[in-house]
Amino acid sequence: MAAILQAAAQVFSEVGFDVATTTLIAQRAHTAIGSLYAYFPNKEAIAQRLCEQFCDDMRLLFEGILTDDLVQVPLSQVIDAILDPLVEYHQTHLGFDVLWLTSQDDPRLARMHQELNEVLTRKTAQIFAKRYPQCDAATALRTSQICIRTVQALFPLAGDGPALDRQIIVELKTMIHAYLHTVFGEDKGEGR
Amino acid sequence: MAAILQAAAQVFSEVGFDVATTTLIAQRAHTAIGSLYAYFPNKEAIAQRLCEQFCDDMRLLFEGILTDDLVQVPLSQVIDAILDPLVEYHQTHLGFDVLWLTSQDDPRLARMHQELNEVLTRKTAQIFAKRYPQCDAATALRTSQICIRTVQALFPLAGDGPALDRQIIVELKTMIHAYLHTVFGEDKGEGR
Amino acid sequence: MAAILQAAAQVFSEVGFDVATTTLIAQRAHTAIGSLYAYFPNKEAIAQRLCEQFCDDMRLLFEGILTDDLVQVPLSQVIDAILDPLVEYHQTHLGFDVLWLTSQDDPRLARMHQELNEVLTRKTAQIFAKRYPQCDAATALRTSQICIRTVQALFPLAGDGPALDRQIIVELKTMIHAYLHTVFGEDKGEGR
Amino acid sequence: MAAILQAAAQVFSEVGFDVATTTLIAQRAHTAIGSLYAYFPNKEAIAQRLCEQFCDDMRLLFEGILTDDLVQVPLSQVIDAILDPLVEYHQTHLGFDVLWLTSQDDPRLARMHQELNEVLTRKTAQIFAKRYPQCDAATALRTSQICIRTVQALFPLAGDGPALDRQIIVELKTMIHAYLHTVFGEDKGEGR
DNA sequence: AATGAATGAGAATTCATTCAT
DNA sequence: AATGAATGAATTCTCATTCAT
Repeated sequence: MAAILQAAAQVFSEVGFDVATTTLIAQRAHTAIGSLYAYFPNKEAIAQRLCEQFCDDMRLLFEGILTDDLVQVPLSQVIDAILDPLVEYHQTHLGFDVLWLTSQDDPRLARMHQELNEVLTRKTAQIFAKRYPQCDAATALRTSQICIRTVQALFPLAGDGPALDRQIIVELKTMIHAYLHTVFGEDKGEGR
Repeated sequence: MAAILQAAAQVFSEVGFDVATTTLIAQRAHTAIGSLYAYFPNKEAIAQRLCEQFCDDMRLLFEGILTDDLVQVPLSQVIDAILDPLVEYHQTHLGFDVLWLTSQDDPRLARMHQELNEVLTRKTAQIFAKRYPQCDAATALRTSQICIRTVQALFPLAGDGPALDRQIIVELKTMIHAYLHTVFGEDKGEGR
Repeated sequence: MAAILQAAAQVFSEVGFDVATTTLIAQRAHTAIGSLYAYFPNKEAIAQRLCEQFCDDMRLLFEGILTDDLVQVPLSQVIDAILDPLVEYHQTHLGFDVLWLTSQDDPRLARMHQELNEVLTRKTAQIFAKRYPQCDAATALRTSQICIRTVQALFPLAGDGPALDRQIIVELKTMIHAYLHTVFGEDKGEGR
Repeated sequence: MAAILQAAAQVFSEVGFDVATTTLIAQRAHTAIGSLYAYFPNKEAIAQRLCEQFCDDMRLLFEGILTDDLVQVPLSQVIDAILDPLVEYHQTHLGFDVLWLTSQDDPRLARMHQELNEVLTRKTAQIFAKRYPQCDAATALRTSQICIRTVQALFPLAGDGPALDRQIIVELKTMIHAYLHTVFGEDKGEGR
């Protein structure tokens, strides 16, 4: 049930996965605890489902980005093309990215985390590989890993919803741009 | 007792603060649970002590860095001067930085986390302010916040101890260098 | 749940509030420990509830006693009017008066105890004030405090339920009668 | 060690037997916990010893009372002869009577309590038997039991040490006098 | 299908007691 | 003999999960 996922996302983002109780999630979703367990076998499964949702959304989001244009436009446009939808998603799907942005240390969530990062990393690596054909696959992967991780780290600094601090996003883009420029050399387009 | 702190650091890094149990920590430290509570009033206090240790060490570490030389040497040297000791510390004090590198979401650890980051951010901001006198305080602070956060995010990717992945550290330095170069403009020394 | 209160009353009366464990109470009530905590936030709350119950019952009991007749009937009838229902209650509500009759020293129960005694003392003082209008409020209060305390002390000697030792009750009445006769002087009716 | 007993008496009277910790008792006695256990096998034994002390003191105290004079003096003098030394003891041996005046509900202390009361009851019964030869042993015992219990109940109302409320003691004496007068009939001396 | 009372394993914490020094 | 660090059983309380209604 979508209401449960919504509530779980909210609760997880407020207090973290461990401290969150299934009872509280059920209450927020205006359901009985029994109904929650009718849809999900356990608390972990809720997080799992939330992650899958986020993964799917990310895949969809990147489908809209991965076009042939990316090869010729300036780097900053590529970065905007990736980050702007991500920021938009972060603002509109409050809490659905909690499991990506936090809870990295809980071993129960480790696998999911890895999966989330893998999806984003692989997609980004594809973009890099397409744009910079001379670069080998390992470099593309490593570079995107670094970038994704950086995005993951700086997003929470910007905050949530309408109160989002745009300045942080600007800095994030600056950093990614500067890094990629250094790694991949002179831009195809006209640079920054 | 140092054994308890060591064990706690280990356990925290393995399963996170919440999932960690005082019983497990005591077992790892080869002590009785009662002894743990003889030294620390509760689980939080263990984390607190670990943080203070790390804060103190960081203050000491930065004291060795903050010299007048920083103004004239190339940026890459400044970055090395900061990150190399940090990497060294990370390798030799296994686990003592767990609470900095993880557990960011637990409300009980929020204050400590903030303190850890503040120490590092302030020190770094001082360096920036010294090296780039034309830059205003707000910018120095924001920039160092961004950098510290990035370091914090990429460190775990490199791993621990002797198995540390130097390549990740190289990438991290590249990213920081590229970012600072962009933010603060042409380098005093000869750049990278 | 009434079963828990019953069980708690029983356990409290057997081993005292401190030594009583919530686990034992739950077992006696044939419930899971979790259910006990579903109804009561902690052990103290169980005692609290037991006290309130007893207070309410006492207020009800005294409502049936406080009539205008009390002024003219002999003292022994007044004493009977008060003590007989109390004895009856003690026999039929096994354990509900434990917290009045024991556990006077635990600081966690001090407030409740005080409340129980205050209810009984105030009600008794009202009766005295009505019957002996010439006596000042302070004396009425002190005298009833003394009487209530004496009742409280001698009740446990008489025991519980059907095995109750009526002789002790007789002695108790004798003592109270003799004391009041001395304090308030010649009886309105014809005395004992 | 007397210091330990003193400290235990103090601590027991402050927080009760259960809540009292052996560590606190040792600290109050300015000894190490190990030394406490060198003198006493366990916490209960401390209470036991305290009780014995009190019993012995009571026996001594009653030895000074039980004289042939008791037969001929007025009842009020008998009561004074018993209660005045008891009040004096209560004031000067702070805490040594806690185990008599409280903790009646703990089963671990029940036996001791009984013993304390028995000593006092037996001694008092002896006095009654001597003074009122026509009264049978059972009545003497029951009456003294009632009296002792009443004393036990009203003593705590009067408080401790120099702040002791003499008025309560007066009321106590009044009650006991009135009761005994009723039970044993016209006084040998000239009454109150 | 929905409900929520009941369950009990497991976590934090305390403190009587021991025993190596 | 004196010490007090170390021990771990016992206690309170929480919360994921189940299942009768």
